[in-house]
Amino acid sequence: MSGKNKLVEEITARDDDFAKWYTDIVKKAELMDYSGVKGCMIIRPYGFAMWENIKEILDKKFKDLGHENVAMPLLIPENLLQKEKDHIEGFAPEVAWVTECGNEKLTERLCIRPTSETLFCEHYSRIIKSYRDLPKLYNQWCSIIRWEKTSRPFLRSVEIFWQEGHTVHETSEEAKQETQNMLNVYADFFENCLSIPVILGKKTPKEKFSGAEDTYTVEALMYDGKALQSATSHYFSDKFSRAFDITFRDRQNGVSYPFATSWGIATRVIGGIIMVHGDDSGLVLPPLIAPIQVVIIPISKHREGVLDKAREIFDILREDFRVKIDDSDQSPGWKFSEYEMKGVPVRLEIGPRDIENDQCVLVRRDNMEKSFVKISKLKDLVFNELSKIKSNMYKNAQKRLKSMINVARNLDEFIEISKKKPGLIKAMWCKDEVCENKLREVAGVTSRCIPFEKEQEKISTECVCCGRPCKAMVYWGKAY
RNA sequence: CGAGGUGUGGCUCAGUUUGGUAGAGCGCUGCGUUCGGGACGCAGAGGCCGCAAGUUCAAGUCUUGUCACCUCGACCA
Repeated sequence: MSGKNKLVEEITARDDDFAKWYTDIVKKAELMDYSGVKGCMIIRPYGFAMWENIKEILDKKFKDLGHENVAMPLLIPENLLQKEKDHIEGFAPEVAWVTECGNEKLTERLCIRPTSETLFCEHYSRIIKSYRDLPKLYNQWCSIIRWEKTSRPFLRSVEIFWQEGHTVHETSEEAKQETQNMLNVYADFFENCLSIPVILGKKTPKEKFSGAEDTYTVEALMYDGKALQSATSHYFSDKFSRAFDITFRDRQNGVSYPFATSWGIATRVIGGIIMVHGDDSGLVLPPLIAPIQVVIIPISKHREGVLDKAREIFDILREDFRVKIDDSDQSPGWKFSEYEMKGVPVRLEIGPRDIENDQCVLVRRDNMEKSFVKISKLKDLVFNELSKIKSNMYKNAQKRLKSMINVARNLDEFIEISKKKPGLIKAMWCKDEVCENKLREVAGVTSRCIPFEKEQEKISTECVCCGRPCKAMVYWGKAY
């Protein structure tokens, strides 16, 4: 039996059972492990390295735009959480409470943060006094707890590692602009760094964040046709300011409430990367966040000169790329499969035959194409290949996204498509929540987002559900 | 929280129907031979069978309870 078959035996084929394929990969690629607490996972070094690369890129972007990092407490006193009514209503069912320490009961129970709006707001209420103190642009990288009943690695867990930005502004225009800017930061990150095409838009009132005036979303489509809400940006108007009594002396010497936003992205994106790009051989990682961008595999490493040459190549590349040389005793074939499983974008093979010709073999993970490259030109070539891989991954994902967007003009069509075709459905909507609920009942889909003005299309003049005059085109779909 | 499924060395599982000495493959350790798609030989280590009660001379196997994980729903990001 060939080695290839052996590998395939260990991983479920993507088209046979997508869910199983996914869990096989996250474990086999050593991204995570289960822990002793239900819903809490261990993010292993290879998975965490991906998150660190994501963090590094985004953190720099946030700071370039004037944001500062802070650390807020893990615990929130109950009275604080209660201050904004919609907010607590939305989160109450899934917050965890600390009620005692040692053997003593606490006089006020403390919640483990499910998100930190309340903490930021209380702090802001104490440090903001004048329009000169605005804007405040804070962010924190942390983990939160939301007691979900079910969990899936990276996609849904009880403890969530994420980043939450919280900003306060003098005017509503400025806050709205911040909400848009940060949504665009995420969108740009998905498309240019992760090679994941996205759909942007506003959430319906039913789907928006508890306590938000408006929620904007970055939606990505997975290989199986389900959508993944991948990042969000919220505009709060002055709702939280009023609830937390954040006031400032304005330019007219009056007292005003400022306008707030929050925005976040979680380790969930790692799940998205897997489900958008992965294949039957394992992960396919976007070069910018791949923990290892280039792996060097010596062939016949016991032969004179091979390891030296491999190390020479390593030295050529180490300054510009995340590169690893695998000189372990495993067979070359084993290593090929291993690094394919781990999604390493570029593999270099160097053996006796190559050394004679001052070349090595370069294999791309995205399309498995092999080529011979001159060692003298290696640095530029690798740079080139990584950039080609990035754009090719994007191109493929975009092609698939486009092929999985369907249009429905009436309810029969809508139901038919939802049953037969995976992916998103574009359809008109009257903006009545009744129709949203009905579409969920009859077709099993939820509204993903209302795309922005320039993406709006007039598919028909009536709501796909009730037939009344429609107000907007909406993307509908099944979601993770 | 509903419906279904699975818990046996690190991993994948057989053994449970019909109770009778704990098994296989892979992985791991050591030595040697190999090395261009998951190599091979020899020698080894490793499990009170998820947990707890019960039935029995005897329980991985039967009974009851319990916990965890997976899949699909409901809920959420």
